[in-house]
Amino acid sequence: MSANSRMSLAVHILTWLAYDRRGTDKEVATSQRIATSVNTNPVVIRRCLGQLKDAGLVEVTHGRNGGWNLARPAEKISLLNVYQALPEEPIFGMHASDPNAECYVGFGIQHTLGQVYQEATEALCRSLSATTVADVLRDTLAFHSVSAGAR
Amino acid sequence: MSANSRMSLAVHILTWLAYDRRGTDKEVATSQRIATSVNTNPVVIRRCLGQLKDAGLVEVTHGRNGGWNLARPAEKISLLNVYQALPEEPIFGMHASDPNAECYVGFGIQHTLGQVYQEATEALCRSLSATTVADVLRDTLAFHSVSAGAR
DNA sequence: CTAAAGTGTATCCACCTTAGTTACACTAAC
DNA sequence: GTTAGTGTAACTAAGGTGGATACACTTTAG
Repeated sequence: MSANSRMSLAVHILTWLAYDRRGTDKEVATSQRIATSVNTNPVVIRRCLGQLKDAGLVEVTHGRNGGWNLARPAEKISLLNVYQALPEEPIFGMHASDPNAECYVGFGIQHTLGQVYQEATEALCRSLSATTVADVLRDTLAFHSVSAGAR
Repeated sequence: MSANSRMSLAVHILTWLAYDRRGTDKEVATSQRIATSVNTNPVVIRRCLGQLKDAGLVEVTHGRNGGWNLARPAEKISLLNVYQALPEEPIFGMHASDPNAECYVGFGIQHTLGQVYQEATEALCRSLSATTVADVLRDTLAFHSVSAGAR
């Protein structure tokens, strides 16, 4: 149960939606159906989808025949969008207990670390922004073909 | 108690060592003294120092008057070295439960995600490699002066 | 109008990780 | 041989996580 699996969950859901919504007269995309692909509980899916909805990445319709859809084409949803849609959780956390402010190092180090961490996080974000949900879907389906061919 | 505060702890320790070891006829750098700056328990410090020692970033002497020292100048210890010295913990975890392999998306997505995550992590590492412990020490002490001056 | 099929959310549980702590064997200098 | 350190095992308390159940709310189908 690794800490930050939420990113994987969110990307999986969006990729699944992109795959499932390609046709028109399809079954409705419910949290139950998504849960089957992800192999988890529908509530877990809804919790995640709620965050993606707040970020404007997906849309929901309520009531009977209600369900989910991408708010815009998969080509226009980058993994950076997904990352930012999730509740902020710093890559590097600060000290569990605040350092001793009487110490020359302890006094200023959190400020310095904050700057370093911000730069590193920005580099990571730039990398994430280069990939879209459409890319993930394409590569995932391609991997499927390769594996099938290898058998 | 944020997840990955180990990086902050390790950098703090190395920075403290760099600061403390500048003179020659100083007091010995014990885990107890470091713990006072970090404001935690000496065992926590020793656990971390043990990993830094395994990575060749610090040296230890045992017995009476034993203690710690940087294994090489602070200018030659990058934050990437520190990051890699810590037990590997991926930035992004995979799904808590394996996806449904029967699903076209579920089958290949972990492979795709793995590639994306690796690229992003490499970008982060490149950023970390640009800063050294000596840089952190300099900026931290500078912050101290600025704050003092502002009072 | 009512039943059905969805979402939204609160609550609980089991599990895991973590920092912190105590205790103690081991090591080397004085 | 005493003293002052490290190395490490074991335990505790706290917090976060995914998962599960339950139920109120919403909308469509009939």
